[in-house]
Amino acid sequence: MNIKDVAARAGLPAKTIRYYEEIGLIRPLRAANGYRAFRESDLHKLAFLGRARSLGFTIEECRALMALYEDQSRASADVKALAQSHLAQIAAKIEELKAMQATLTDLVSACAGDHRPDCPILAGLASDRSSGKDCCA
Amino acid sequence: MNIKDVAARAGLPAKTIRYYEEIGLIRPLRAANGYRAFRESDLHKLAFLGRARSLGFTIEECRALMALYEDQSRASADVKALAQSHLAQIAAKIEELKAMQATLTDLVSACAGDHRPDCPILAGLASDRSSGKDCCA
DNA sequence: TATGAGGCTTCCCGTCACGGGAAGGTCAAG
DNA sequence: CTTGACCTTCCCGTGACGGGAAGCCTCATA
Repeated sequence: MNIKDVAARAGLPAKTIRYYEEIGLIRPLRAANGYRAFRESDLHKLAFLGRARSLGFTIEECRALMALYEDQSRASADVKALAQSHLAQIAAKIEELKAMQATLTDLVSACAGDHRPDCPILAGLASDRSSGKDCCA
Repeated sequence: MNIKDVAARAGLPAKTIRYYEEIGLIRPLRAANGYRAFRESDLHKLAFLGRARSLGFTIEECRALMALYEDQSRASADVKALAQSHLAQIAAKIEELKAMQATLTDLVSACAGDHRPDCPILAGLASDRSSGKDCCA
């Protein structure tokens, strides 16, 4: 299988696949002409990586997940710990965004949004009322 | 005022302040010895920028906000539009994260997390059941 | 006056996960 | 034989800075 086929089947751009090889996440064979020759197992790994990435795991977390996946003697507790740590980060990010959302929604709702220059949004940004750095970790 | 003082007062790292000058967000004066000489107005702008950044506005959005802030003939509608567009992006990001959170929570709750190698999390990542790229925009 | 500690400056590389695009080799069809 | 679609490597760019080196400047103290 050449790269375009795996790309289509794994749902990943060819560039991404080359990058994953470069950083050692996959090790496809090489044909005589220098083309990458992907096995089914490579495709499988790429699909695994694509799904892990789409769940927000970083590349290094994906590397750890792959290692666990290939380690027949792994403990599921290790996987669960990794996933839970990632879940905590997702939750933290959501909270951060919600705080921004709340502050900004307040400012926006106070703004007439007409042709006049008076704007509570700019005033809020300029004078630090209930906005600003205390809202975010 | 030297850079360390503004940094402390604006709540921004000195590196960030130099960066903001480099990209033209602020234009502090220079003393005879080459040091940056910040006015109160520079400090004010930096505080404005810090608050806008903490609300998740990108640098370019901050640049636009600053321009509006300094434009006495602005229409508040322009500011409101910018803020609302940003709010929409925040909301989208939150939804994306929530989708990840839901999928991953399912997988985690299905995992025993003991010393055995059986792990629904890895199985889910490997076989695309209710996870994967269809969950996210 | 020397010296040492702490400012300040510029400059350059590293981050993270790729994307864009150039220059050039390869393959299958007409 | 040519054309066009592949494939390869290589290098630069992203966003918003952080780290650290090399080299001035300044002030206080011995």
